[in-house]
Amino acid sequence: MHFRETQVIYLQIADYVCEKILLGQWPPGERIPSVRDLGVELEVNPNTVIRTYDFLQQRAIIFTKRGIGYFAADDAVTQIKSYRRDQFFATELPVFFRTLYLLNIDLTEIEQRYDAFVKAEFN
Amino acid sequence: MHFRETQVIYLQIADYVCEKILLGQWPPGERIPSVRDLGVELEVNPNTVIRTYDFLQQRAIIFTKRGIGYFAADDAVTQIKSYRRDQFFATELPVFFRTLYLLNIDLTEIEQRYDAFVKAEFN
Amino acid sequence: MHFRETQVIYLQIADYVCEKILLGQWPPGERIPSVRDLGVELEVNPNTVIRTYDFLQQRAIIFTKRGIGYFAADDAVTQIKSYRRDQFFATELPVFFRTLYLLNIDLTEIEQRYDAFVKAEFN
Amino acid sequence: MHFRETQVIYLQIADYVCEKILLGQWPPGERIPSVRDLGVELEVNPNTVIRTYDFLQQRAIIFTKRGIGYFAADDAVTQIKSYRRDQFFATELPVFFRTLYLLNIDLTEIEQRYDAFVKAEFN
DNA sequence: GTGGTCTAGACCACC
DNA sequence: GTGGTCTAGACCACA
Repeated sequence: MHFRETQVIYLQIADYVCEKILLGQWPPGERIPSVRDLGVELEVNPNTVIRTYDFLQQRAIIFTKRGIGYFAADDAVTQIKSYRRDQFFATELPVFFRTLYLLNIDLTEIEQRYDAFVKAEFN
Repeated sequence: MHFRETQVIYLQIADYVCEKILLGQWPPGERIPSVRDLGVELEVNPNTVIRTYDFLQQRAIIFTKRGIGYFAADDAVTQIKSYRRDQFFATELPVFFRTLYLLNIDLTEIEQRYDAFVKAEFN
Repeated sequence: MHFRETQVIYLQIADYVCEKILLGQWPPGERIPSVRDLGVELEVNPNTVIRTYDFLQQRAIIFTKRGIGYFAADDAVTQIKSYRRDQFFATELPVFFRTLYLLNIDLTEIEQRYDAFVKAEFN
Repeated sequence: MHFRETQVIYLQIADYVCEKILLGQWPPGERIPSVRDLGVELEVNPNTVIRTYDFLQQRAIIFTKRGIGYFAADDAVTQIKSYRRDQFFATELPVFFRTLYLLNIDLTEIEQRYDAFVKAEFN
């Protein structure tokens, strides 16, 4: 049996980087760790980090200055949210809908529970 | 770095068993593989399979006849759905709600997309 | 820790003998196995069997003919029931009452369940 | 001959734990011995204690805080009584009824003796 | 053969 | 340190 596989590493590192930025530990506009440093820190091959940084750069979450390093974008937080929204609508939501259908759960029940959730969490 | 953890084995096996039953490959009321056989098939210790079977028996999805073996319950499919609903409301839904909140996504947008999803999938 | 101890052996053998008589496998008035034979059969010291037979003879469930052997009494079944009644009232019933008290269970609930039990078992 | 079997160890330990709680030696809401400590005290493998604690946790008699230990539930006493009532009705009462039937004892006699018992014990 | 209990010991995550 | 998972292997009762 192949037990459930974990996500590919470079995407997990992408999440890790986004988390750092969202938490303000790596502030927008400022330099983030070098490919080599982050590779050492996460005990991962530098090439894997390069792939992560490439991925994030394509999404305008970070950018590079040649010979200097990588930087968090000024609007990194916005970009991360946008990226996550895309991911959410593209992959998570269909799975969610499929589950609703399979378990015969009505959307109205979700709405009711959401109201309760909002009241409980953010009051 | 600890990369994303995978679920514990005995619960993955529980999902595996439920899947078999849901697909009708292990019909309700009939005998399912012995702990030893399934252990060999999944390359897992029989004790781990026992733990899975114990877990499923407590949820009335399977039952045991001593000296004979384990059997899928007559209403196993119903019980599995009930179990999954519990799991859904207890763990998946809160994560979903948190995502909605963090990404500033409105429930009304979910509803619209759900209507589209239903039309696309089941018409 | 001393885990729960089992009853002394000679009394367990007494139960074994009574069972045989009640089931008609050792008919009233007829000879029952010798001390030695039963000792071999149960893998127990003959002295232990002697203690059992002594115990049962005092309760008129079996009797001995010197030089011949032990016999089940003609009214062995009656005597066994009488013996068990004594045991029941002396030891089991107080424990039962104590449990009722500790668990706040009312006798009327017992009566109701008894009616249900009788209907289910002996109809 | 197989002499009367003793209850499995992990359930005996469960009784032992319940007793401690009922007697107030392990007060509700407070930490109870670790699986390793209790294992040493009772000369039993820690895994067996884990099994006991698992069993009791499923019945909401104790609960766990990861990395800290197990605790007696606030309403542990209530839960224990509830658990014992279930056990009483499921296993002890049928045996009791069967005995009544086999010995031709009438329920009215039980009632009379119960009145006497109550007067003797709690007056 | 089946399930079920128990031991011994390794390794992990959490605090 | 704590609980929790998993393995390996022994032994038992039941059928």
